[in-house]
Amino acid sequence: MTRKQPAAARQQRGGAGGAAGAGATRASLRRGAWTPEEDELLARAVAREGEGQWRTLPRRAGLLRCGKSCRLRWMNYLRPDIKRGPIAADEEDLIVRLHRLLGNRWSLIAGRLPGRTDNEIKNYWNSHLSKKLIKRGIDPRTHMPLAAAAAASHSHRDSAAAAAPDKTPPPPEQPSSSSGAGVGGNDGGGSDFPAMMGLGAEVFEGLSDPFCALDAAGRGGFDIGCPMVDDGTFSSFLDSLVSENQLVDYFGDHKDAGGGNDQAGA
DNA sequence: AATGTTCGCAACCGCTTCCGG
DNA sequence: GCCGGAAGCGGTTGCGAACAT
Repeated sequence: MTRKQPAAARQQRGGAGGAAGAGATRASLRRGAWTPEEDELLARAVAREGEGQWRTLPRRAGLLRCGKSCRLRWMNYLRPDIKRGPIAADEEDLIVRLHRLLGNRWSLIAGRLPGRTDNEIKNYWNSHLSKKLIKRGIDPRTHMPLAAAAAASHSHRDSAAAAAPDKTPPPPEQPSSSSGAGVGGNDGGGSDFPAMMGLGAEVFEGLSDPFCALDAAGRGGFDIGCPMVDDGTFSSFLDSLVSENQLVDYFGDHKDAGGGNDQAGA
């Protein structure tokens, strides 16, 4: 963390010219790094009026930012309950467990980690945990052993190739089509659940239909005609899962490796 | 010491979902 | 039931710091 300079010191990202296009309104909006003054204005506005109404909030706050940018800044940086500092070993374990269950549903995962933001977890996953899993021979997308994952991918390719020898289809285990894709997008149920692929049925013991349960925590529902599970149920479900001692497969030794949090050094 | 490369993270972008009219 | 605006989400980008050569 010492590497990071204060946000305010960061240079403007998109650059003045970046806002090209659109109308004058858009062009006049500031982009890039937030200054302490802007942070202050935003924090005061949210304290005064509460969260929400992001579209109009910047104007009322006297900010030349789009509402989206304000929301993001508040959610990821200014919120008072945000926990600073390195991800602890237990948090790391939890992230891996939840990712195994939920895939790249960062907001859902973040919801189980008080004080952590989806952006933070996403970044941490991409820069630390995925590499860590790979180093341990585990495919971070499917949570399967890399060899098995490769084999599965290969066999998929083979069969696909048989059908269409000219083309190399995208790896089926890649979850993210793009954006919030698939979560509620009832079309992508299977491919959107990389976690499920490597997920043993034992994980869902006690749940009549894990797909329904999982998705209830998300947004929509899989179009497989199952009743929704309320958030409380899902919550307890996750609690029970994350308390299991399943992570030996992943970080069985890292906890012993002193402090466990190698991200400090990473 | 200078230069190149890698890493970490804040912010942006595009898409989907939700919700009210 | 349809439509449009707002909010939310996940992927990607770009910058600066740290590290390696």
